[in-house]
Amino acid sequence: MDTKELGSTESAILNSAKEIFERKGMAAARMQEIADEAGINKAMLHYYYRSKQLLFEAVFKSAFSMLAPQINGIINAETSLFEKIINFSNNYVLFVLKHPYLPNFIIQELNRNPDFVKQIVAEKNFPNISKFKQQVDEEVKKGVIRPIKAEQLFINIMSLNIFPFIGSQLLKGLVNVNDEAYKQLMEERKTEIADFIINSIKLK
Amino acid sequence: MDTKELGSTESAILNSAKEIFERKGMAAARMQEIADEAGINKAMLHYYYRSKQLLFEAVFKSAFSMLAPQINGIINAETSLFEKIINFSNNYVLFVLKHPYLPNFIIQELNRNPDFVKQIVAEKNFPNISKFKQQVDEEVKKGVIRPIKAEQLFINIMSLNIFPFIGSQLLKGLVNVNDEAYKQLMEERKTEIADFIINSIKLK
DNA sequence: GTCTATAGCCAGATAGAC
DNA sequence: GTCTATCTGGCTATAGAC
Repeated sequence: MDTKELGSTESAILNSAKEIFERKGMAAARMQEIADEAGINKAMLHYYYRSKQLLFEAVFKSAFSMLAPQINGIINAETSLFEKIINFSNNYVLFVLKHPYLPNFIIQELNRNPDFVKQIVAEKNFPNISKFKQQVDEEVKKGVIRPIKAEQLFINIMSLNIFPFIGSQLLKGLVNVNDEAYKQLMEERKTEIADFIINSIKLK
Repeated sequence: MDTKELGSTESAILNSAKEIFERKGMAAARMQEIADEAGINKAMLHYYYRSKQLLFEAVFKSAFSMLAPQINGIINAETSLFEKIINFSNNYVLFVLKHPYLPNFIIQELNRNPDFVKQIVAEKNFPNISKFKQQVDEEVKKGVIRPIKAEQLFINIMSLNIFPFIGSQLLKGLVNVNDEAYKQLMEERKTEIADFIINSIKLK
């Protein structure tokens, strides 16, 4: 856990804050609800984090630090391109089952505050696709995959993995399935996504 | 325009409300800001729409009624499967350039209030993929495309089209490009997406 | 460190003049 | 229909006892 250095009250606050902020977003989250969830008094939130804004920032950084390794996994691993695609698609589904609201939270708050991106990009451990790009370009040159821009392939991989969770309510309505059937579709995607991508780019 | 039956004040309110709600979401939107944007007094918002909640619902329904035809276009057109994919991917980019915040707004508010979905699915004109599904199944049987579940293909199409706009801030950071270069990537996707999908499913 | 009580502000909603 | 002024409630934040 990334909260292991904090006292029990402080980590209870951070955990509750994560839950509420990720589910409701900064604007709709209530300090009172976070306090209730943590089973402590509202004043304690201010004692440890001074303000809602600072608590939010702590939560955001913590959330981003959980997502970043997932993305770095695909980009910087010492594996073949196809293996990266297979592993990422397989692992991402498992990750989201554990943290269902996390990716949406990050995307929302980045959209609401684009300047955030610049701060975060500058930080250590921010994922960078340059290595992935190099690998894609090589595979194209070798004739293993058809010509495609690494940026577009990367965007496709992210889209196919992330969107089905973020847009789950919309997609459930459109595909007209209940929660259980939708969950089953997501389960299938652990392999479906990689198949779909590799079928598209692999030269026979 | 879907506001053509409204008086000029009422339509000014609805247009401003759309802009503010879509950009900030229900929780962060301010009635005062909507009034300012419309160039009228805050009291008028309540005169015409009674409450923030009712104004929000009017905006949401209006927004959804703009998105639904875009989706119906791919599903119910009398064209071949490949043509549907090509047209949708091409048109969707143009649609989002006109309404940049709309898809994200709909997805967010559906997530915050899942019961909304049930109400909306029940309404007239709610897109339904049964025809698309039938078409996919036929093409699989005829050997035009490889075996794939229509639901998964549909989710893939939606993901590849919608996510790059919703996740634009995150993707800009990860791909490490500025606004101008990212816009260029989106421009390329008008054809890139359909190529990517058709390459994946078409049997040679 | 943890609580209760409350200050202070801000936003949604309404009253009432015109 | 449109405005100004104001009420009311809720939320962040702090003061102060323990």
